[in-house]
Amino acid sequence: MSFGKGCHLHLIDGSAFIFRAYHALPPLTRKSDGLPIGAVAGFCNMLQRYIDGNSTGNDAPTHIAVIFDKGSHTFRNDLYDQYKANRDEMPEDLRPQIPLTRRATEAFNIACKEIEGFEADDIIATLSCQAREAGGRVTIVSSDKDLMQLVGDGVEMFDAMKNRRIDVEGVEEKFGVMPDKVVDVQALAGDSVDNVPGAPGIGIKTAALLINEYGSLEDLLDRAEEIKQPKRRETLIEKREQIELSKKLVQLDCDTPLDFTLDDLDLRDPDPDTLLGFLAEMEFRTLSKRIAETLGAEAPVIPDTNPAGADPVEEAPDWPAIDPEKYERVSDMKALEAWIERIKARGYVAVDTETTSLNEMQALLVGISLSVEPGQACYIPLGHRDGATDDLFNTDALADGQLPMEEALKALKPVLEDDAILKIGQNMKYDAKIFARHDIEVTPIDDTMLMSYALNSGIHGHGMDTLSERYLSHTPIPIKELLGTGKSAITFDRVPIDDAVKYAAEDADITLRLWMSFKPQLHQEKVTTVYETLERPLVPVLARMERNGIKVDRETLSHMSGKFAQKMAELEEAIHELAGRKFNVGSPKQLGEILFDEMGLEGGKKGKTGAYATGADVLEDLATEHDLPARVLDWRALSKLKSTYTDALQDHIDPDTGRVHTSYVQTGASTGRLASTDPNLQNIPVRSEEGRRIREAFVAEKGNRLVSLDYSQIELRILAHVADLPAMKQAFREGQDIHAMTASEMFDVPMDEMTPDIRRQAKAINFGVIYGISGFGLARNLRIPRKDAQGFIDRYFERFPGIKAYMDDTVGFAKEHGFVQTLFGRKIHTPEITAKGPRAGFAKRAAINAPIQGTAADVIRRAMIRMPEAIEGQPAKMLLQVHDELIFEVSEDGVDKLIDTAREVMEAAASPAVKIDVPLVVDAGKGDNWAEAH
DNA sequence: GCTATCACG
DNA sequence: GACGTACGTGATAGCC
Repeated sequence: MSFGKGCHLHLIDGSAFIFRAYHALPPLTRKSDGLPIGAVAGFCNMLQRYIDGNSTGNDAPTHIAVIFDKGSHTFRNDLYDQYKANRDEMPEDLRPQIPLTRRATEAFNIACKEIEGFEADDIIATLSCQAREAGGRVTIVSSDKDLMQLVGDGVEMFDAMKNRRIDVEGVEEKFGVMPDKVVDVQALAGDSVDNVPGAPGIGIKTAALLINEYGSLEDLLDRAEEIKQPKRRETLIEKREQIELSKKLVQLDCDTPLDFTLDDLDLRDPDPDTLLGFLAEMEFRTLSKRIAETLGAEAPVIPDTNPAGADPVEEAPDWPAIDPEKYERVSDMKALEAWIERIKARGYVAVDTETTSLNEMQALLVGISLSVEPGQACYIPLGHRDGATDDLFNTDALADGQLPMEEALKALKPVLEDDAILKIGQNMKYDAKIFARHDIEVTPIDDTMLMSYALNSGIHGHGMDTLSERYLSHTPIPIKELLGTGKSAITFDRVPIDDAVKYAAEDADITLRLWMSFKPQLHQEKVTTVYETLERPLVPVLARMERNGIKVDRETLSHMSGKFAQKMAELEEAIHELAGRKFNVGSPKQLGEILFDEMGLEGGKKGKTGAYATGADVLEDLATEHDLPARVLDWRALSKLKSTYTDALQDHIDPDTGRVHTSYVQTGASTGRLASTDPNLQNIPVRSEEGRRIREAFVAEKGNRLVSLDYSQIELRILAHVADLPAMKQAFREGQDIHAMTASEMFDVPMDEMTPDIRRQAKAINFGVIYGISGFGLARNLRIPRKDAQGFIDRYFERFPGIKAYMDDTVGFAKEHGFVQTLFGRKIHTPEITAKGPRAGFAKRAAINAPIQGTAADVIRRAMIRMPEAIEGQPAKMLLQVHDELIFEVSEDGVDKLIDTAREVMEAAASPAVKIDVPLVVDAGKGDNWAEAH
């Protein structure tokens, strides 16, 4: 087909595809000989998906090509020898895969183009220009900002990562100028990734401002004398040559000599033999099956060869496709016995439970799925109800064809409790709690969610859907398809059994595959110890704590709610009076309009959404002059306490136990901290007097006491250790007031002359350091001029020289490795560390904070894991964890002993794995309720 | 479903 | 004066 009007050329940036594929997949190898082929597999998958996803519709291609770079030396290197000089070497196992991706492209019968000495970007530019001149449209599949200069007049980009088209507006959003001026902005801003120098001190924002003002880079440079800001003016005059060179480097070449024409890029169907032949050669079983299906051809038979010499650990997964139609329904004892035999023979089994609720305390067991081999899974329906939910005849009868639950569980119990059989689950804590309610203690266990967390914390989430998409390239059946959403949603016991089999067994199948993929990776990534000592053993401990729950007194809460409501009503009336009219005090939007439009107060700032900011800091500033914002602050404080705590907490009291059972999310925080949900019991108020009284509602059973033990200054102690701060370590060893010591050191005030205000400032700085301090942040926190804050920080660095070194080293480590580590070896990945712009600052501070927060999290995890054995036999139960605090419920005559034991476990928790140069100190409290105990 | 706000360590 | 900024979370209410 001759290219012309009505044609649509898609140009895929091949290198971008390869790198994305490489980083998204585990290091797969070809089974027969160990050749690395992960990137090729991902590349083929992405290519196939792109073609499939775009075969119809307005944007369907008539012409398509994948464009690659060729040769490392281009005309840009002649212009500037440092161009792209700081690029990292290509990973060893990726290099041999590059030619294979060319072959893959050809096998798909897609034009595969590269020209020696030219970057893919230039070829793409040339083709785009030609296509545009011929009157056709172009879609460039890439997210590379260097290509944005090409957008316009029928040329658009498609960011496959974000699944988003980028048109002229998209470019303008990114660069602040029209596409034809993008090179001018880039020439000024430079690019550290490609090593384009640009104008020092000028970023995209300023560059766009200048170009928009002066029209073009050339005019700007010619009229640089007119610029008011002296520094900027000098830079532009002095660095003119460097800026002009930068423009040449970023300007794409539309005249690349091509040895082919647009007509050569026409869309062609693949030849089934060639394509399937290639896929068979690569030994892509799943992919060749899928493609064979779409081509209507027979899938090639791929021999399962693994000759001696090939490394068995590096095997490419040789798995059948995930096919929900093939799962088995277990309806009688004979079938169940057969599965039990298979499990015993195998030694491990993936298990998943289906229930009526996400709340494990209330959930009723509906069915169990099992898998022992990829592709082989079953579902045992146990509690499915007959028929759909019908307004008139809502039958509660059990559906036919199900084993009696008691009988099935009796048969499964020995397997689930067998020390010789590993039970594999995704979020096993949930299933373990369900089984625990049927008097089955599931052990030993492995958990794919926790493995993913140990391997990839900070990179992605760890839910089954995420993991399946990412590591198995498979989208599981969405639960919504079975249950529906919103008010009309049904519970799992109402799902037709045939549908349930597909969904439930698929989950077990996926879990098993993930386990097989993650298990060897733990070792390769050196996080086996983290998984084995900090993740896996915590599961039963948390399950126990959640089942214990804490007693909450409804009367206390309800009484407080009433009081709060009364005060809020009074405040509301006063606020309306002051405002001159009624409005919803709880609406930030309406409040902003009242304050800044109607009352005309100063300091109204609109955020990015166009609404006025009315946060506490803003209202506090206004409160010095006016009554209304002060009242609103009071109202908000009460509203928060009432809605989030005194009201909502009552709804969480379990009707059976009279207690509140939170859920801990072990993979919730990237640093290793736990998260508490439904309800969150880690943010019960304590800082304000009124709020603290809510803790009075958390009580001990009659004859018992609540005991709270918390680590004193654990993060600062860890900082003193990791940053090697002799003065601070000494102070901790001597049991000194650490903030006062810091203040004395910094402000040259003797300890006996310390004032609360100086100490307060030092305290803020100490915390700031843990958070990756910045002058801006400290200034805002202390409400002092930024310059003063910076002065404090400089002085702090001077007096505690280890700090600066720690911060720099940590950021350097993160940049080099892509992660930071706790003292116990937990990895926290920091993918954003290479980002440019404001995100770089975030990433740096997070990287500085993570080892400190994470080490503290590891320490308390170790204490919690050891606690059950340490307190065994004592009349005590561990109930809650609040990051550096553990709360127990203890029989009143066992309180002192429990405190002794628990303190000892907590203070010694780091050893013997890690020797911390500073003692860990634990404070204890006791009382009838949490307010007293804390 | 997103944003603003605010509770905790 | 490049950018926007303390780190890590979860729940609620308002609003589109």
